[in-house]
Amino acid sequence: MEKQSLARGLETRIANKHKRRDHIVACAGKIIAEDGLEAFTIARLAEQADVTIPTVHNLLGKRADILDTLVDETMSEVMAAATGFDPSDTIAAVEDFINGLTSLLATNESLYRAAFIAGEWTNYFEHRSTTGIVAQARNQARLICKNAVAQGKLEGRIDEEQVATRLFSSQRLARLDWMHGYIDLETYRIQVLTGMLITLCADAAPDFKKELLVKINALK
Amino acid sequence: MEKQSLARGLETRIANKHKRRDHIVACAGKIIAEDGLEAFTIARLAEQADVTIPTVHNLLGKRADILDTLVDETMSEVMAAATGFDPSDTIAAVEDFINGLTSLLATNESLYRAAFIAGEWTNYFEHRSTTGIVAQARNQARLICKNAVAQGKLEGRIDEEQVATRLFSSQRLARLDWMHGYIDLETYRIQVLTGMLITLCADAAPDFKKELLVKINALK
DNA sequence: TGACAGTTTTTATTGATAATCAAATTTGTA
DNA sequence: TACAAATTTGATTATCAATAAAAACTGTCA
Repeated sequence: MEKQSLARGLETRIANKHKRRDHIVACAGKIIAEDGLEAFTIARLAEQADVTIPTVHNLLGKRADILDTLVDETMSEVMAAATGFDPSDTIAAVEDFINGLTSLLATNESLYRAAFIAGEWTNYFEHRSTTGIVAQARNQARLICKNAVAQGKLEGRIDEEQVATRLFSSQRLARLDWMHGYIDLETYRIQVLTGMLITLCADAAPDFKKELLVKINALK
Repeated sequence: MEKQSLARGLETRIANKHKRRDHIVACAGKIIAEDGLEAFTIARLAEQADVTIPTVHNLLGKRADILDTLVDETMSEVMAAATGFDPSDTIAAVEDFINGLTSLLATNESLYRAAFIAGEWTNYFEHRSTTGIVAQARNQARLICKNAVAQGKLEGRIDEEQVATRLFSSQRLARLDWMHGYIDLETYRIQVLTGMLITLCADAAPDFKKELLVKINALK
């Protein structure tokens, strides 16, 4: 179907518009990463992106919308990076999960930190939500538990759902510490791993527990 | 020793000043508790406290200082409420800790929520990480672990410090969820308790583990 | 290439907000 | 009641988000 160019040059315009928009979003991430959410003012963003304040609003809406955009875009990447492991090998699954995640974060640590900070601010991670990154992470934790129970690695003396929740929590808490700058990315990785492995210990069958303990004590 | 009233009426003035100051701080807590941190503007605070804006600043400094004051005062209460348990009876210690805490929070839930929200905002829990409430909570967790190891309740196959960290974390994460309004106070209590007991399970000797499992499964 | 239709940017402005200063007021005492 | 000092306040400044309407620009087609 040939474009009749009803609206002359509309397609090119839209493409350009997206480019400018993306540039501004990238600048937003840069500012927050460098100087925190407090420093993220529309005036500063406009200056950094080399446009005027109304342009920022025209392309991206209000301040909160800009943060939403930044968070949304970044979190889809994060979500993609934290999938694809094989849940049947429990320990490997946990390791692959956190390694995949930290590898991505390492590619642009300050941008991802910025996005997480903004996400906390906009309540993006409100954990009751049934879609998005939180639900995905929870489901992954559940899947790992279910597999482990089925294989007799976990004894099932503690409710599977409870164990999954703690698994999920390990990741969440360490991420907050990294986000706040209390710990670096490698420490984050170790803490998540340690937290998850210790959680699994709580309900592990003897043989599996031995395996876990070896891993845990190797991490120190 | 008689006051010579070198500065005429100074003592009375200072006492009154404190009263007015306290009144304004109380109003600040009320506003945040009722309508959140966003609603907490100096203008609104001045109106609520029935003084003018400069008076607020004169008595309490800038906006951030007011939040600091509110958080400081509230956290000393919280700190006091979360002490005084006997660390030698591990399960009872954990229960007493969280029960003491939630009892206090229940007396004025929205005020305490406000203070925690403000505390997160001002980074209170980062700045006081080596003194104050965070350090206290960590030390209490350590103490409980140390006692449990000494009594053979924990086997010591996992580093004591690691277990203490997870114990502390359980409390922290659930508190964030309560603070955000995702869960109510009773759920918070249950989650902290569950989290701590599961953590202990990870390194528990068989007999102690049985005890823990009974408690955990009774909590659902 | 030049005109133009529609989009985009910008100048100018509004309304909130935090914060401060100097002047006026109030306070507690003798 | 008068006074000295502390306190409060009216007036003002600066910063920030957000918007409307005018000006400038962009990409296409004749």
